[in-house]
Amino acid sequence: MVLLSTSKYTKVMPIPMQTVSEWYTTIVERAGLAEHSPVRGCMTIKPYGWALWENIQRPLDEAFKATGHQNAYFPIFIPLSFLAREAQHVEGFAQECAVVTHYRIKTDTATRSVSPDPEASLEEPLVVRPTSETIIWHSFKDWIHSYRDLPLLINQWANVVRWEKRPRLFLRTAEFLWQEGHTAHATAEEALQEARMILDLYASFVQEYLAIPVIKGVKTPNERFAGAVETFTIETLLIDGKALQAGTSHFLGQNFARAFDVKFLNAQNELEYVWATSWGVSTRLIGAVILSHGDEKGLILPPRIAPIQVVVIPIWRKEEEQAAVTQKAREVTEQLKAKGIRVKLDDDPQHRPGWKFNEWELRGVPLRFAVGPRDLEAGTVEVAWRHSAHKSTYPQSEAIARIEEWLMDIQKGLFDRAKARMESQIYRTDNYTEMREILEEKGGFIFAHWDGTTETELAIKEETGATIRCIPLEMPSEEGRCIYTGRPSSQRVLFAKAY
RNA sequence: CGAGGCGUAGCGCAGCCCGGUAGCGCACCUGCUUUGGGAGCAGGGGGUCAGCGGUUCAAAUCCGCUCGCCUCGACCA
Repeated sequence: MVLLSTSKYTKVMPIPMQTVSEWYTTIVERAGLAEHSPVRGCMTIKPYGWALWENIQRPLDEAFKATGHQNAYFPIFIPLSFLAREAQHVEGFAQECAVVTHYRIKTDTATRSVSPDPEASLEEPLVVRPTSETIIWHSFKDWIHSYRDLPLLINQWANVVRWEKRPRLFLRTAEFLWQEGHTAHATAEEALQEARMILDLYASFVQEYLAIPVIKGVKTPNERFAGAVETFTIETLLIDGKALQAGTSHFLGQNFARAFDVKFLNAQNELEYVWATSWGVSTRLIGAVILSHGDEKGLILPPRIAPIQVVVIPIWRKEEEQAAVTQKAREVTEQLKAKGIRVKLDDDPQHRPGWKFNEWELRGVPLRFAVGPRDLEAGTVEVAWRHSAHKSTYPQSEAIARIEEWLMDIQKGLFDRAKARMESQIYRTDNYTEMREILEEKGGFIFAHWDGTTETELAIKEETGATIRCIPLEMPSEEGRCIYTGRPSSQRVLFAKAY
């Protein structure tokens, strides 16, 4: 269908459905975002990928602080017994925890082998955090005494480990980076409001910065975070028709407060358990960007998070042209820089312009300025748009003057395109056979009635592979009959096969 | 954990069926010509053929075991 490149130097690489995973792995590696590490399930994030992550972190971090949150840091190791404090929580993570059992290794110089020293086993094994609720609530017990200590609004940027059986770069890795917010409140209403506020914040961020449309919703009890009373989610659909949870926000009720005995004195001098939330987004967002905007030529990055927004490429034929062209390219680069644009001048003599064009397109740079002898004469630059493949020549002054406008248009264009694509992949149906056919053939969201039971949810999952991604928050309720059992239903939910 | 596939130069691969001097493309080094969509020619460097064991005069190739990776399932905020 769509081809990565027809050049004789690159393999022809079809995208859709069956081969998306191959396309995805190729793009991640060739664009220099990340690579597989010697440790199964873990990845090495390369400089370009890290720059992208930094551009995601920065605005999020600012938004958290602007809404009153403070950053802190808690240990990576959690005593095994802490996890056991909250029954549902431990059950949810038991299958995927890495455990540290020794504090020393033994070396054998003869065989040049090393192994854990059997005489140095830890009295209490330590779990490498799969999430930090337990160790954070251990601290919260000491931090919270009165209603004057509330609300307590904490965030941490950290790595976590979940021993995934089937890892994918960025989308599901054994170790990943994220932020996790943990808050404590005096009332249920306030905690719930916090969870909803963060959900809105996530949705705005993902839509406005990553240009990815999302649907806000509530998870079913079956899909809920282990230990939560209510889990809110933002869900999106990727180019292959599979759903991806892009962020979650949990209302934890008093579950962790009870488990860790965190009480406060209210204004009436009465002792009460606090109310809590937790919420997070991860490096998975990078996977979402790749699989929302990418095409046959590679990555396409939204300008607001692109490590390089404009690449400037000098072009010359004869040696005597080189100096003049390069100088002009430098001037253009400086003018863009002066306007706060993230710009790269690629004057590497190792590669010819054509090679550079392909390379920077593969890496998703939104705009390319080319400056050659013709432009030198005319005082122009050639501007090329990555996402639309449009190419035009403008007077240099106009190109510089319009750069912000162009980048904003690209940002909006990417969002509109992704939104139109997602909407075209939402199928509203009341017919189970049709639902199965759609899921089988095209993927996408199935917007259908559900009787509200876990039993039905699991049966549908068993038969179709699709799960309920969420009960949308911003859709009107509507009476109907469950697509599977025919029992009464008061709202449609979104089914999909998910990452 | 189940089913398939793959481990040969930094990367991508051929060679294996049918045993006999380890090859190709890209990348790298040197030189010249080139440079507006992945440059051309000439010369050159680079290998524990995943590991261990077996068969054989001889093993990348045949046999056995082990390890690793990928894809698809099962499982999984």
